[in-house]
Amino acid sequence: MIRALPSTERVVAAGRDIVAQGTSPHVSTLVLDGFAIRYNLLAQGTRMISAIHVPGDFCDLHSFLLRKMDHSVAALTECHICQVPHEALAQIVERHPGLTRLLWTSTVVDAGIHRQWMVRMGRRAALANLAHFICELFVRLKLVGMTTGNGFMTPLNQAQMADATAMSAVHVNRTVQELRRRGLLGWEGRHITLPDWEGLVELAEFDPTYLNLTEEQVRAMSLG
Amino acid sequence: MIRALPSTERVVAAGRDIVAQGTSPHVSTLVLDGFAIRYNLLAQGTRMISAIHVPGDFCDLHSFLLRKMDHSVAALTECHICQVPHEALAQIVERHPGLTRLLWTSTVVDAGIHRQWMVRMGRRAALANLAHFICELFVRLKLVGMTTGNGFMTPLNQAQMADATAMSAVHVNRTVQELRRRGLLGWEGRHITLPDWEGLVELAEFDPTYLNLTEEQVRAMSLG
DNA sequence: CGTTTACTTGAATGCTCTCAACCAGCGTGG
DNA sequence: CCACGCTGGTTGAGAGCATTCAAGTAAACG
Repeated sequence: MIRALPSTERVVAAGRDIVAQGTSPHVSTLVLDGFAIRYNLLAQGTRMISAIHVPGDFCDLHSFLLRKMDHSVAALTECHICQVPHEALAQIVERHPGLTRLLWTSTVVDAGIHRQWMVRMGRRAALANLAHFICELFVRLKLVGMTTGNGFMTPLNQAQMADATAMSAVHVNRTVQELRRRGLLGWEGRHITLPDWEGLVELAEFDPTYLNLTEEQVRAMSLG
Repeated sequence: MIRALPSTERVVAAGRDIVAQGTSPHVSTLVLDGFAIRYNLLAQGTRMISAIHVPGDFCDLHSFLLRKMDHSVAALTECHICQVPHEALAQIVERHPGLTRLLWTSTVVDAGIHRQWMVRMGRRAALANLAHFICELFVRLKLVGMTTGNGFMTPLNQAQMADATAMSAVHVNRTVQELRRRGLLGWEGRHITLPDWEGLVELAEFDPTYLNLTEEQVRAMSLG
């Protein structure tokens, strides 16, 4: 379906912006390969990452409906993307209610993730905050087949994880060490392992409901 | 348009739940009068308010598309609501692309607000955090004609504002006092005034882009 | 009036931040 | 081959913002 859309593919180098804050794009971007983030910069130069996108995600579908971007989208790693004109999306809304619903749902799931990030950053201590972030990352990577056993290659370094958890880089580091010490996390180079999924889930109070998984997907997850 | 939908009206007392976490509603709720909040409870009993809804908002339109509620919706004040069956919404998607787009947009604006709340809670100090929250509240109330001059009746007390800003109630109180001391805020009883809108906006780094206002609405706001 | 709600205040604790180094691995270029 | 710079991770110390606990005030309410 989506493949049939008119679109142009391109490659974006790690660190480059895909969509800039303040603009009004006329295309929306699908991530084919690589990881994209959405972020805001503040006056003092601090950054807040408000979303991570894995392969298969539309990373700025909302730009189809909003007047102006209130944040930027960037390639976290090198990204292969595919840009779909907003006119094509408009035609989908006109003619394909089923597909429209699917696209709408994807933006609504994004919003659900935003809400859980709020809870995570606002009301959880650093340890549970980071643990929850890692739980989500693991599940979302597993959904797209990017995990191996209980491990995965992290697309974020500790400084980037700091911007996604609203912590300082130093504190992320110390929190990682604490998770390691508790036997909940391994982190060597870019490779993260979760030796005790149940323990991590419990510490994080992680409940994947907000990811809107199917029953089948939930079952696949419970293995860890 | 929306008025033509089949729907049932009802009144919900302040503090009562409208939708409970974990359920899968078959209706979505439009707030006709009063204020609704969305919130999550954590194990230790703390609460995070992830959204505020003013009259005219759909407060759980996303439940139309998601399998299960990952949070609850409650009446902050007494609410007059109107419940629309999901089948009716499904028919809109089938037959009314224009209206579908409108509804979709409203959920996407919600997501944009979520993002700004993340930035606000995650990367702003208490003073700017609270100031930003109050700026948004003022603008949204003004849009629905619930302000008078530079003031409004707040639907949230300080404890509730704490749950919406991820602060403690005590610290909200101290921050309110600091805003007062700086001449940026008046708060007597339920009545809040903003004597220096420009100053408050500057302190909060408040940029209403994320509220997706029309040019006209933006102009109306700049008066303060 | 007694009670409740909402707001206010003080003191002590502590989590997290900032600043400043330092280290290890890695790729590049002399 | 080694020196160099860069990235990413690690560590220590000190400061400070925000929290918790506890108590007190004041208006509102039945």
